[in-house]
Amino acid sequence: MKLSTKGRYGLRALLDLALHQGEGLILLKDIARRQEVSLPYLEHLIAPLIAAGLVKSARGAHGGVSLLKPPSEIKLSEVVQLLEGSIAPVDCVNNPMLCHRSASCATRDIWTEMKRAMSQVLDSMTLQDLVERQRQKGQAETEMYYI
Amino acid sequence: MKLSTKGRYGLRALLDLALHQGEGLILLKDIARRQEVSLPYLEHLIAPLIAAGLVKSARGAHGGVSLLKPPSEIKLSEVVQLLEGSIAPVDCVNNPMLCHRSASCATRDIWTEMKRAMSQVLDSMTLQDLVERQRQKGQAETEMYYI
DNA sequence: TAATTGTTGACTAAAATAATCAACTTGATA
DNA sequence: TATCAAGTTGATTATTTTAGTCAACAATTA
Repeated sequence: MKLSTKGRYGLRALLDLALHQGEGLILLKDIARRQEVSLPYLEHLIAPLIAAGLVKSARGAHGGVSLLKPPSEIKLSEVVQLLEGSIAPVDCVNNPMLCHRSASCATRDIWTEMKRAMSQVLDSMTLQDLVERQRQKGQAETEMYYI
Repeated sequence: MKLSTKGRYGLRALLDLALHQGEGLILLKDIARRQEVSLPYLEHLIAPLIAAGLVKSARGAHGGVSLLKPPSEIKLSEVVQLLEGSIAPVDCVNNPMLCHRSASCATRDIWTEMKRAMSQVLDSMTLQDLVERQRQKGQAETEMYYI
């Protein structure tokens, strides 16, 4: 029941991008440095986000990436779905045909309920919420230096 | 974000055991057949449940396994924890020291919230709930034959 | 055209998963 | 007490997934 690095690093990369919104194109290299992810790997993490239209990219000198939609319109459920695929703990939750026991399987109901609970969390949060949360933490961190 | 077969088969095995409660010792072989899991694999799935005191076992002829606690006192969260380990989507949720970014990481808050939502589902359900749910399904299934 | 930046696909090492197999221990019973 | 029927444990293995790296390529700008 663990998230892979795609989901973890990918969401962090997207948050990084959202935090630098309005600064034009952001270099993948800079995101990689700030988020402590290797550049070649980050490229693979960003790819599905570009393909899905969440992020736009420009090659060449002065190229980079930036958000294509406002953070308030990007639900975390969408991001996790893109990076990790379905959040369902078991495949039969999405596709009952995968197992002939599905119709009469009580445990499947549990996994379905778990998926619902997880989706509720991720559906109710946007990238904007994450940005605000991060800014608060950043603020708190800065204040620490004065103690 | 997938459950492994340990969690899936293991919970099914325990439900099977609960459904046959009061029938004395149940053969692993029978559970394996009913749940369509290989016997050698099932043995490994049952082991942690025995070690944790949820299941008692008897070797030798007329041996077998049975529940040691009433199903109503076995929370699904406990079962999943035993079979799969922590349900936390990321290890840093349980142990912030694993990553030096923990204190200032907003995404970690998301994963913490997800863990809470998942735990709530599994904490609020017992094996008894699962038994009742299964009996209803079994009932519905039986009725089908008369149509 | 040279430098910079993102894109893509091939490849690989390491780890986790999902088992199987075999040797062993225990308990019941003939 | 010999034997058989269980469960127990540890070693081993094949497969899949994960987490990357590397290199060739494409596009853009100065």
